Order: sequence, then structure tokens, then C-alpha cells
Amino acid sequence: MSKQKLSKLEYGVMEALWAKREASIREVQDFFPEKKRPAYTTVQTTLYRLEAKGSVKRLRKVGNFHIFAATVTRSAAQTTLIDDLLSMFGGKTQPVMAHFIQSGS
Amino acid sequence: MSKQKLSKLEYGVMEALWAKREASIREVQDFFPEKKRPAYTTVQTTLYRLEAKGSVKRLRKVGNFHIFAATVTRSAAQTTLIDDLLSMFGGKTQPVMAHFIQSGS
DNA sequence: GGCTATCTACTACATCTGTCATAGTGTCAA
DNA sequence: TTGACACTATGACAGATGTAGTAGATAGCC
Repeated sequence: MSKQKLSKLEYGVMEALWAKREASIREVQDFFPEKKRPAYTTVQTTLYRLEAKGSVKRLRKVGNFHIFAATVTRSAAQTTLIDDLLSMFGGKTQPVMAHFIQSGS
Repeated sequence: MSKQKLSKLEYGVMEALWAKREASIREVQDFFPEKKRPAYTTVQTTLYRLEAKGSVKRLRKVGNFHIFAATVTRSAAQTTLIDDLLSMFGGKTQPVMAHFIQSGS
């Protein structure tokens, strides 16, 4: 399904794919800022899970490794996340707007 | 800590406390719309967990049962949730605003 | 005083997520 | 051709969350 809600780490992994169009596991890992870079196998597991959820696909195998790409757009993923939050607020955008205004954003 | 992020069910439980100021487990349960009303013990477990997190406290015991109340305001809880989402977007409100505009809210 | 309804306290369990370790496989340079 | 190194596949585990059953305490009614 396309309406998969992404977790924080999953979203971070997707960021790499959205930015680079396609990438190997290693490239995705390197995309994380050094300070918060997960282990190679953590990224691997996350990509596998995203693949199982249908948010990512393996494009091809290059030499010894796979190339992954996102199957959902960034804005679609963001929309799912935002709608999920709004559902907690009864669908009202008001609390969010109020927060933006109050925090001066 | 005050910055506890609430899960969906936890937030739903808090809604009852925010609305009624204080409530027993049964009252919280009854606050849920019938269609999505969790079992009594599910509400109980959630209240206990919220208590452990410090988001809820037991005010007193009335007869045989406890009365609970929120220790955080609704807007504080919302802020935590919104900030958590924004952190995924690199702190940018733009994706959220764009979504609001696009969906005509 | 005893029965019944209701509460509390405790336990359990599946799924999701973050986090990796390990073992096995494939590739490429020497 | 073979050894080193990177990559893959798989297994594991803990914490959070949703969900609820069960046993034992309690309180009020008859």
C-alpha cells in the first residue's frame, strides 16, 4: 500500500534515496551525518523493511551490491505523516497553526 | 520529564482527562466513541503507563476507585508531537504549510 | 454476614522499531 | 587461483505500544 507511515529512521533512509534518486546500502548509510550514523546492518534492515512495506524497491544488482530507489515521493510520505498527526487532533489544523504562530515560524 | 511524546492511544486517554479535568478509569473509557472504545483494562494499562511517564497523576481514591488527572496541558502535549514531526523535516515548517495549503485547510 | 458487581493489580503477548552481530557469498586484485 | 574485503542474508534482542485476561480486594445491598 502507498499509505505506509514511515518511522523516524525509515524517513531518514528515504531522505537519502530522495536526494540521490538511487543508492546502495553503503551510500544510504554515508548519507547520515556522521554523528548519528547507524551501523551498516541497521540501514540494511531498514531498507529491507521498507522494501517489504513497498516504499522502496531494488532496482538492480551492480557487481556485488543492490541499488535501491524510493517508490513513494517525499511529499506523499510527508502527507501521510502530517495526516496521521492531524488525525490525533481530530483533523483540526488549528493546533498546528497555533504552534507555528506562537513559536514564530 | 515533561517532554514525553504521547502515542495515539495515550493521547486519546489524555483527551478525556483534559475534557473532564479529572476522571476514573471507567469515565475515561466511556469517553471514547463507542466504535473505538478499548477494553477497560486497556485504558487502565494506558493510564498506568502515563502515570509512570509522569503525564498523569492519581488525585485520590474515591470509594473503591482512583481519580486521575493530567499533569501536562493539551497544548504542551501537542507541541511535543508537532516538534517531533518537524524534527523529521529538519525543523522546517514548510512541508506542513504546503500540505495545509494544498489540501485547502 | 455474605453475595455480587466493580475495581485494582498483575501478567501476558504480538507487533513494530531501532539496533546490531554473525555467517556465508561474491569479486577483484595480485 | 586464491586471499582479502565488501556485501548479502538471516537471526536476535530490547523497549514501546496496543490489547486484554485473570485473580484478588472491596464496597454496598439484602
